[in-house]
Amino acid sequence: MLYLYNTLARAKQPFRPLHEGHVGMYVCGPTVYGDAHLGHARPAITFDILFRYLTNIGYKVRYVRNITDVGHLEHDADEGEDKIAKKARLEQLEPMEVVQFFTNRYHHDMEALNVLPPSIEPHASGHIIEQIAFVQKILDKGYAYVSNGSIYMDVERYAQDFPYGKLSGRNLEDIVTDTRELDGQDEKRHSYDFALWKKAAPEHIMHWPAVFRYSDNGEIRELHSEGFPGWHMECSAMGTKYLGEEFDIHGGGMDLMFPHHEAEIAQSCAALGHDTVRYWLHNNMITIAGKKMGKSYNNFITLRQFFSGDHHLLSKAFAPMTIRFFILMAHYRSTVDFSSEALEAAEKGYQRMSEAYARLQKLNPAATSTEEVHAVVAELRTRCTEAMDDDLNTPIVISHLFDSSRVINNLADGKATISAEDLSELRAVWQQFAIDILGLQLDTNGGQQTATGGNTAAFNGAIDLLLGIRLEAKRNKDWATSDRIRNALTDLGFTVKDTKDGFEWSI
RNA sequence: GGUCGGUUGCCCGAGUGGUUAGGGAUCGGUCUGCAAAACCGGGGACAGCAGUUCGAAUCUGCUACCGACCUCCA
Repeated sequence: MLYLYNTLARAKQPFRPLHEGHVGMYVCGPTVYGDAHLGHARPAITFDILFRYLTNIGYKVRYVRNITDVGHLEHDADEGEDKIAKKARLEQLEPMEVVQFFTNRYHHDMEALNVLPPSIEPHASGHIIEQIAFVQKILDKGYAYVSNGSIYMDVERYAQDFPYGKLSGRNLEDIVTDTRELDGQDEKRHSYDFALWKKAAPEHIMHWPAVFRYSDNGEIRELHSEGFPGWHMECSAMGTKYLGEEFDIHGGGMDLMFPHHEAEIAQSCAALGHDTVRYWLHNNMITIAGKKMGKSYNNFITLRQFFSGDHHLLSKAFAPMTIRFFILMAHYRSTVDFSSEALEAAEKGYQRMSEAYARLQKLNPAATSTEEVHAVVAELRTRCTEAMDDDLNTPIVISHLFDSSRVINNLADGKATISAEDLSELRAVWQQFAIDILGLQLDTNGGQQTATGGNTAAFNGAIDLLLGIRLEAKRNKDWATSDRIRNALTDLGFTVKDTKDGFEWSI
């Protein structure tokens, strides 16, 4: 039975989907006005794991992850530029060019991390009509008001009928006293009200025409407003459009809990009269030197910089799988502190796991299993399942895989034997948990890069041939030839390891 | 200031009222023509104080320190 930590309940709860056999899941995606950084990889990977696991245990999952391409205002003020427009002006591009550029790069980075594409990836800009309709519903229900051409959520009115703040554990009084003074709040009745629709200032590039009906002292009026949706609106509109008025899971970063997700709940309850989301899941932040990695601190390192090593805090380039493994070594609800050393440690661990996987593929079965081997194999699947069922405890899954790596290494060393039955179970468990669920791209060559280009087979064959000759030389105690081959290969960047009756190599 | 969370060995990082997390580093050993790898073993921990308990890193209280959110943020 899968248990998930539901932020609404502040507790792990057994996961029971609304419709048997099906799961609807919505996750807040990126705002595409810059390259994805390490922090963006966290929710992408976390919910990729959930997507994979749910699928793996037999659910049909509809996974929706949005692209925010309507730039929200940089400051919650009446005037000012949105983030995408600003980027577009700086780069002298159309806003949609900026959006397309970074969306493409986001996809590329996610693919490198082996993050599966979601079932639906809706763009906010493509759902303006749905968002306008959603705002209209809230107006109709009397939970919103018109002010100077914009429409705001009437949070006080809403709080009379629904518990505002239940997700983040706030109440209205706290928010009243604690909300900071911000500029340009004169249109709002209260500082905690938030925009559902903003009239566009003249210099605002991205805007759409909309007509709303609203009641003004009992008189029905029309509001014609050239503007754009408030920044919480797209998730309410697109989530319910593709997953229904009620669906199972909503995910995102902890920093979105308030105000974004709280506002989403308010919008949905106001429009529909009931809650939309059953399980709210939040991943924790990645920190750097103890501080949250984020745009506002300007302390982020982009995924591309990790892949190229082009950043002063990085000792070298790191493969995408190292990043993925690093993130999976910590539980998703814990902060994980980035450092180059921690990443290097993860890299070596991943290497070790990769090598074990490669050896596993080459093992030969014996008549029976050694006692310890059988004991580990017999328990492995259950243990990994229990770890995943316990709120996606990937570090524990990894630790079990490492335990079984020790067994695999013993087998490869000829220090133990494994029956055909156990061997096929062991391979099946690795396939399921390491490859399918954790999404690690372990390969049969110890995780190292092999030749680039299309001639991998020929290349591998040539190296195998060379090392075969060396093996012969070794058998003839011709150390000169043997060392010559190994040294030459080492100089070319290969690593050669002798095994009991053969060799392993990587580059 | 309010709300919430954290403090685990040299480092990263799980965890639960009593039983080895795991990885990296390090030290010793086995194996090996040499090397690498692998394997075996060692040391090293639960911020501090007090309490509950037969027993607490795990529960409670207090203290200290750190962080997140309250503004765009994954």
